[in-house]
Amino acid sequence: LETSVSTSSARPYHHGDLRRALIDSSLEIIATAGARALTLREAARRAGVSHTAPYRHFSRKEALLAAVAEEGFRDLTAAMLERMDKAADDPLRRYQESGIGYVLFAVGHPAHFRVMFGSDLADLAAYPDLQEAGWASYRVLTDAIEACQRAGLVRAVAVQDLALTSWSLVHGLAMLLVDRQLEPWAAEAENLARLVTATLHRGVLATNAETP
Amino acid sequence: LETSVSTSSARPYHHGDLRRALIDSSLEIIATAGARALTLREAARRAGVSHTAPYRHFSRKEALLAAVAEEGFRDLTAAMLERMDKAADDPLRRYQESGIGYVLFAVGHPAHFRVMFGSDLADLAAYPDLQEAGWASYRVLTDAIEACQRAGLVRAVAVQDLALTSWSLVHGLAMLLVDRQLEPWAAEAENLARLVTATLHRGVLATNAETP
DNA sequence: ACCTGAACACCGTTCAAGT
DNA sequence: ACCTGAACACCGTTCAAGT
Repeated sequence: LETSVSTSSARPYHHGDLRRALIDSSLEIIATAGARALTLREAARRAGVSHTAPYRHFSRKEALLAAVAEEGFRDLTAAMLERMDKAADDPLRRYQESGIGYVLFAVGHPAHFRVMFGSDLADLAAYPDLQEAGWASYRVLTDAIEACQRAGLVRAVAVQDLALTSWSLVHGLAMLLVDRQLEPWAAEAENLARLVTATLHRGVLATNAETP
Repeated sequence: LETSVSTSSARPYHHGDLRRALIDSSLEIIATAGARALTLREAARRAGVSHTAPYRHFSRKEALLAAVAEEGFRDLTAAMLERMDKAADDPLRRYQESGIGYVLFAVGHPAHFRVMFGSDLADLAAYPDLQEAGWASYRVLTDAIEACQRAGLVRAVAVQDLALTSWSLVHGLAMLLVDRQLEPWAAEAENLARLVTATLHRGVLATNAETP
């Protein structure tokens, strides 16, 4: 008699997918209250379950953070690709826009960006999906560089060397902005990203200055 | 009768400088157990005082983190300068070594480096000593660049532009290493730092590739 | 001034138990 | 399978109180 009520409207398993609901709650908490406010108990609260229910889907808090970070890398990849499309088929501009997209994603989602990198996972290898999502982002960059090399626009040295340098550059700028070390220029993120990438492309040495 | 004992050997104020003792405890915790293990109560425990005693010297945990970060920036400045001395008076090498010193400090003290940047201080301006210590590190870099410009070795554009680019580059590499995103090359920090700085100096564009 | 102990409102995690 | 409630060992912070 009473069970028929519960089967129709209110299900015991609230969302049909608690795992998904917890990730969504986490993103909501992160976006509104910051990474420090993301707590297993609060995520459970917002999903409408007891504070121990998350342990059915995440062995520990770290695992939830890994899932949130994984989603972040997928969003990052999409943001970079979207930005590159604005550059049509100019390889050098696509290369630069990938970096600008990286920085703009970071300042647009600072807390999420922090979780993607700062969440000191004991061993990243324990989360292969996260690792793969990170690699996918990195591949966007290496692909862009290789396209430039094929067009003869970028020096024909090892892609990994150029990619590591480019990644370090935009990651550093992103981190400095996210960590509020460049507070006065916080609103200038896009211009700063354009500046530093242009400087990397051109180089720093004076034109006629080779070692004596 | 009993008071004479306490005045001679065991003082009520344990270290004569609890503030200093708490910072030292914090550095010890950070170095051995990581930034997450740094807790006001644990720092107090190691300093041999009650868990509320720290509030006499630090209004909240954030203030202790700021003091620890400040010390970190002073150490960073020293590490950069020390490293630059190895390059004698070659301006370009001094410039490069400042960056290598930056990265090596980070990988040598990963948890401390994380506190220096990651400890999301609501407003950095509330900690002027910390801010000044950070600027001092930055000035080492700008000084090195200006020396190169005076010697005609580096392009005569705005120092701030070159400094921001250089800082982003080494900070990004440092962060990626500290956050274990470059795990396979963890032992290669110095070589990676040398590689990325050399790439920035030289630039990425192909020699004969100017826009059509 | 400097320090303490009790108290409050939180955590992450474990465990026996319910359906 | 999925979820709950009580419990444990922690936090940061506040407050009345002691010397």
